Amino acid sequence: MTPAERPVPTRERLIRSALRLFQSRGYHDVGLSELLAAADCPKGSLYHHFPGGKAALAAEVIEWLRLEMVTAFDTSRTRAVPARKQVEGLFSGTAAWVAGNGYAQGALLAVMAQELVPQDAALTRAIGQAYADARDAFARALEAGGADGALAGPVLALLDGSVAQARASLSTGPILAALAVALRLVG
Amino acid sequence: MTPAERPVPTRERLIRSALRLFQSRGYHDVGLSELLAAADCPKGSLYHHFPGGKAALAAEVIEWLRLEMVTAFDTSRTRAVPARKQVEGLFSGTAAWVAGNGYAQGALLAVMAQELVPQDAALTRAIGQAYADARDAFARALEAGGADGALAGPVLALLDGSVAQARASLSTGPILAALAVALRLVG
DNA sequence: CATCCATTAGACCAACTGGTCTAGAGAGCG
DNA sequence: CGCTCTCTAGACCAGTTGGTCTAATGGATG
Repeated sequence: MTPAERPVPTRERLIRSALRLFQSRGYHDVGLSELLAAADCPKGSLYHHFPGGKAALAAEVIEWLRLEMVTAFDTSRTRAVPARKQVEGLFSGTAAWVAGNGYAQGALLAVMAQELVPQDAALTRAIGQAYADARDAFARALEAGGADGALAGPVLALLDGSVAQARASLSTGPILAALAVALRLVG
Repeated sequence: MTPAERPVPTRERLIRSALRLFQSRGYHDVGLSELLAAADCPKGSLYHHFPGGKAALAAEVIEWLRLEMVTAFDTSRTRAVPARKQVEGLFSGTAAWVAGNGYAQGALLAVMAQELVPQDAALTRAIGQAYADARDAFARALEAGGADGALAGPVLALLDGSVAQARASLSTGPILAALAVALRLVG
């Protein structure tokens, strides 16, 4: 029963629910008790899988997200998706997601960067790496799609910034406005 | 002596130091004790000036910032500063500020939006209003400077997003890359 | 069956959180 | 002078925080 009901191992359950919670309210407002309740596991398990505690879990969450982003961009690249199509998918997908979660979840790296840099050196490094790898992967994908790779960083900044605006206004308007501008950029 | 040494009234001192602290690490990681120490005032004073406590202080901080942004954009508008010049000043000024504070302070509205929306209804409204007013003031300024006002929102998003990247990478590179792109947009 | 070890379970802790409340300091004025 | 009223001062509180530690559980292996 238990193995059937809970096929996802504890460690991964912790990472996944932590990702969702950190996307909702940032790092500091999410307490251990909440993290534990969301993953339905006791404190001992958390400290077994992540001896570094909450910060170590956050590092894994960032790494998880980094990999997800890089993988997604690499897929676009190998399939040589046209740049316009990539940008269109990225922004409208994000808009749908943000509206779908009731503006309760947003740009993880952006929040965590502003909460933790430069106080927490390890997480600062992790966030910086995630941003850099995502940008590079996106740049290669854009180039494969016929656009200037140098746009990758700014386009991702445009996305993150518009997500913040969207949450504040409880509307996807800012993300769609950003999409229009991003499309002009990639030509 | 005291009046000479401390010409800034308590209420304003609280707002100013809270602004700095919230810009550094967001809302939740800044405790009352820290806020009090930074403003050098006892708990009683905080609750005298802001009966609503920490959240009420944060609302005033947002209002303070809103007014500052609107005023700055209105000044650009009445002086009919060319749009390119406005964008140039906005981004390079921000880059200098972020580097100057050692990447310890950043985009307040962006962090607070992602920490507090939609849980805290009052602050959600305050943040949304600040974003909207700043965008509108900037739009009018851009138009007065010969550019499309519809760019205001996306350009501000580009700025916020690039600040997060800059902090994460401990470099102003992302802001300068965003500037180049923003200049292409305003033509 | 016995052993072992990865994992789970949660009691426990000091430190701190935001918030309340009473007391008093001190400026301004009659 | 004495009164008043704004503001300062900080003790105090219940609740929570992240973290540590010991004990037990249970599946795999000999």
